[in-house]
Amino acid sequence: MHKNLLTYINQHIASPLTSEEEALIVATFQPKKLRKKQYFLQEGDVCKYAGFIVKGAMRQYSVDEKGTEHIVHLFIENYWANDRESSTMLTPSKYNIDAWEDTELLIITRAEMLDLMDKIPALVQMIRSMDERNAIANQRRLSSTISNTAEKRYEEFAAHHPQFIQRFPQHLIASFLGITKETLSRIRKQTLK
Amino acid sequence: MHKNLLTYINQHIASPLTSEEEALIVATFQPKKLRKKQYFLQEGDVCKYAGFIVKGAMRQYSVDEKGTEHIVHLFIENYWANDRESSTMLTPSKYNIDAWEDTELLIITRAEMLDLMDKIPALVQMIRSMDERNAIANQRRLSSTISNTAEKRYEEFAAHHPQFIQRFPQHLIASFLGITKETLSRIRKQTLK
DNA sequence: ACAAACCGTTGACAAATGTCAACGGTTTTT
DNA sequence: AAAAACCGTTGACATTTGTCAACGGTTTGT
Repeated sequence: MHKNLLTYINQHIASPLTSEEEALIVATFQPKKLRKKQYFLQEGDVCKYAGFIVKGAMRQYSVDEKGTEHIVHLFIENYWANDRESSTMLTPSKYNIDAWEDTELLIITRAEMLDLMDKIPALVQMIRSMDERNAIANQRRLSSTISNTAEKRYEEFAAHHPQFIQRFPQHLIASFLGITKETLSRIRKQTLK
Repeated sequence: MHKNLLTYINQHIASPLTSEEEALIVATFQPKKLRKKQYFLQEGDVCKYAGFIVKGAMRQYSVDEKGTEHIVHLFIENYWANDRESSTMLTPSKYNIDAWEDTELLIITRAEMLDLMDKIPALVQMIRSMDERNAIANQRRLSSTISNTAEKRYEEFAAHHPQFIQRFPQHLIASFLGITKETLSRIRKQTLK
C-alpha cells in the first residue's frame, strides 16, 4: 500500500531514503479508503489532512450561489489532495474534495508532516520539488486561461493530460476549463471536422 | 538599498538573521537599475536572475500570434520578478518581463540562491513561506478566473489589490484579468451607477 | 513648445459562450 | 427487470465579451 508513496518520494529526492526513514514514513501515513462520492473535505471545514492518492480519482470544486460546481482540480494516482489555503492558514475551506471513483489514500496531518520534515531532511527537498512543479503547472494553466480561447485551452489540456480526458466525464473537464458542458461538446464537434 | 530585502526576509522567517548572514546576503544580491520600458527578461531567453523589487513597478506578459500582450503578473515593491519555469528548467522563456516604471532591483542567480540556501538555513524556510503564499494566491486567482464573470473578477481584484489599481493603467489591469480594455471600461461604467 | 505616443471612452457590430429545455443512450440503483 | 440517475448532444435564443474605428484629453519625448 505504501510502496507507491515511497517510490514517489524517491523519485523527487537526490539520494534514496534509508530504510529507517521509510519505516517512519510508513508508520506516519494512515491508509484511508473513500467510496465514490464520499467527501474528503467539505466546504466550511478546515482541511486537516493531505492525502496521497494510491488508487482512484478525486475532484476539488467550489459551489457558487446558483449551486453550480466549479472544478478547480482533478486528481488521480500519485497526486496530493489538499486545500493548501485552509490547511496552512487553518481557515474554513471554500472547497469540497470528494472521490470520483473508489479511492485509496495515505493521509497525514500538517503537524505530522512538519515533524517528518524535521526528521527526514530529504522530505523538505521533496516538498520544494513539488512546490516548484506545482507553481509551474499553475502558471501555465493561468496563462492559458487568460490568453487562449476555450478551444485552445481544451486542445492544450487534452494534449498535456490525456489520462484525465479518459478518466473523467466531459462535463467535469468542461468545468475544469471554465466553460459549460454544452460549449465543450460543440468545440469537440467542431474539431472533429 | 538592501535594507528592504533584509526586512522582507526577516518578516518571513522564525528567528532573525545574524549579522554574518545579513552580510552574506548583501554581498550576494547585486543592485540593478532598469529604466521604464527596459527588459528584465525577453521572450526566448533563459531567465538567469530572480529580482527583488526595491522600488518601482514591473510586468510579466506573453505576446500571442496577433501581437496582443497578455499580462500574467504585475509586480511592485517587495515582489519577486522571475520566470520560474525558465529559471528552474533552463528553458527559453515564453514571457517578457519589463519595467513599467524606473525600477531598482536586487538580483541573484539560481546558483547563488542555492548556495545561499546551503549557508543560511533560514532562507530555505523563507522560500517555503514564499512558495506557500504564492501557491495560495495562484489558487485564488485561478479559482476566480474559472468561476466568476469579468465583473466579479474585477471587483475581487480591486478589493484585494488596491495598490495595483492605482499604480497600473486600466488596460494592463484588463489584460491581467483576461479581458479587453473596452470591456473593463464598460464594466466600470456599469458599476458606478 | 510642439509632435507623438499613450490612455480611457464610446458606438456599431461580430463572435464566443451561456442558458434552458429536450432527447436518447448509457450506467447505476433498487 | 424496472426505475432512476447520469451523460453527451442538439436547437433556439440570450448574454457576455471581443473587434474595429474614432474621439478628445492627457503625458512624454525631443
